[in-house]
Amino acid sequence: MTLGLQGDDELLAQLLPSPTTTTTPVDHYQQSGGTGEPPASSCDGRRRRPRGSKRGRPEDDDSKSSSYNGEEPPRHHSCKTRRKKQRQKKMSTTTTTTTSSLVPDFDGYQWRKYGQKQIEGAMYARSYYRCTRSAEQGCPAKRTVQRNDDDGPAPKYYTVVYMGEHTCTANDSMEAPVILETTAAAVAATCSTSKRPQSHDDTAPPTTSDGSCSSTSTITTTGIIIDESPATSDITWSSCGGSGDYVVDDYCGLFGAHDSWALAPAAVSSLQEIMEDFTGPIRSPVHIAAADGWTVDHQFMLQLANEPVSHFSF
DNA sequence: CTAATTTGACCTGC
DNA sequence: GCAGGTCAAATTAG
Repeated sequence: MTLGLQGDDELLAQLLPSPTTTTTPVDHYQQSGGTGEPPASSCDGRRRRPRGSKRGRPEDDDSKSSSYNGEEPPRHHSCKTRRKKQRQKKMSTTTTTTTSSLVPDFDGYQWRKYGQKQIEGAMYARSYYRCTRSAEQGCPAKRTVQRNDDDGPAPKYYTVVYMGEHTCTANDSMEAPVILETTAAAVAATCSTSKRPQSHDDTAPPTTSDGSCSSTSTITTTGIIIDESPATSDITWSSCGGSGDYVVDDYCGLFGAHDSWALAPAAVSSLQEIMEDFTGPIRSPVHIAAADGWTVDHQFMLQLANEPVSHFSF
């Protein structure tokens, strides 16, 4: 299980400039029970791929014309109507947040991809995600991630659209709201090289534990704990070096590397000493919940900088 | 073995 | 009819 140890890309993404939040109608219908579980079969007229068949194989296409000929489950009008009403109800209340970002991966929540679609006129496919707690807690939050068309080979910008708000709670100690896994060394490496793992299709950005700061990480530690809405932030972010990546200002200040991590040798080395005590992820050492925004745990950061942190329980 | 991702089929609104 | 969104079996990853 990966818990909150996603790369910090998504976090960064959320905090990049000018997200726009709107409350607009969104085609977002509540699934049965609002849990993300499959709808009752009686409401599902969808033809299913025969069990055992390979997905996406052309030879399976005969199912389109023959496998279900005359056998297609009857549509249940009442169910369709119900769905329609559910959609319409949702459409009036869903909040959407749109951001454009280099790093859409890490926003403090865990997302599960449930679909990908090539969008008409778009160079790259759009990926669809829902909150991993949608099943457990009925969290309605979803997001779509689509790489922008016009970016060149170097910076890859993604348009991330968030739909709905998180109703889930990270009350499990194993799943602190956000754990940024990073290291001074790793950050330095990341910021200087801008190396990021690439998804195979280049449209779904890397999403989890091996986020942007992991490529050359040698020590593991944790810095930021964030809570609540990924859409708003009172954290200020700074460009880190020339890579186009961003780091939180406080982080830079703490480590003495505002413009480039590579220029913070003293602070970084002292922190490395501290960090070498870490052998695993920090779960939730000090967590300051934010009422309506993200919170950088300054206290924890200071403790990181000033004293050994081995007393934290992981 | 379990969880996450992939991807073609299907649904729905326009 | 088309395009976008979602489902879910198959596949892959951990």
